[in-house]
Amino acid sequence: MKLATWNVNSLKVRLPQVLAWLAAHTPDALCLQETKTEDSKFPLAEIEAAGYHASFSGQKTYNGVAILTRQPVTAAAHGIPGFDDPQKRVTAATVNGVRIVCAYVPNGESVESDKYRYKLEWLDALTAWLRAEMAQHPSLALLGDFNIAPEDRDVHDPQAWAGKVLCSDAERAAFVRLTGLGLQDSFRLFEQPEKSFTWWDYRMQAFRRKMGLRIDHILASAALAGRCTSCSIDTEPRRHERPSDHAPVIAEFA
DNA sequence: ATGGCTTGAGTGTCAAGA
Repeated sequence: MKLATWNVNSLKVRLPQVLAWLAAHTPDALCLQETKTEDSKFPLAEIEAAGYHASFSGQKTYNGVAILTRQPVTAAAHGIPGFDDPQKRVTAATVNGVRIVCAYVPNGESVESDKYRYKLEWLDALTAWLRAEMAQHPSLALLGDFNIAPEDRDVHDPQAWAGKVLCSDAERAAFVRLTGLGLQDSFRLFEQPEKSFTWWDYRMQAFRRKMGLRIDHILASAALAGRCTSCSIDTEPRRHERPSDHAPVIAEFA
């Protein structure tokens, strides 16, 4: 079973790249973030023509998440129960016996921002909900754009980023609370190249200069992590014309 | 150096991303 996540930064702009990527990699599930598309305008026909089902929760301009699957899903649900939030950042569905949770964690803007406080509250709500979700679903994967670089090795210049949003102690502690639920960072189950990142700023030729962060993750519950045979970042789409600023992450399970 | 790109909205130019 192959699971993947990709922040596409507009599904409308990136749809040709997403369809090509599905054809090339044939994941069982691909989680998308920043679709920036309201549900009535979701490109369902094109995705179905590519042989995929879609479960999605979007809005105009900002945010928006989707799960594309080869098989039909069950128990599709949107949002964090009990956490009233107009921002469409979570969708979940069960496929092939695995509970898939697709998340677009708030960016936070800066540690001084109200958006940063919202980010930490949002992460608390996500963690509390996932504790319950994991009790119901032993095989669970949390995939998405976490907007957190968990460790210094996930940052091109740890000194420059020290204490800044995406790298602050409080955000990293929130990530540790998530893994503390029993979710393992699939990427770190394996030996990985140095300077492995999933996001590079569009500006200053950051990708070419390897100035990135690893902020997109695939976390797997113990039952699922035990079946994980690989996890990698596909930097190929980042080289395309009109790329997303994020690269897809892929994990395979026996 | 608060710049540097990209997208969406909407048609001039700003918010938001990370």
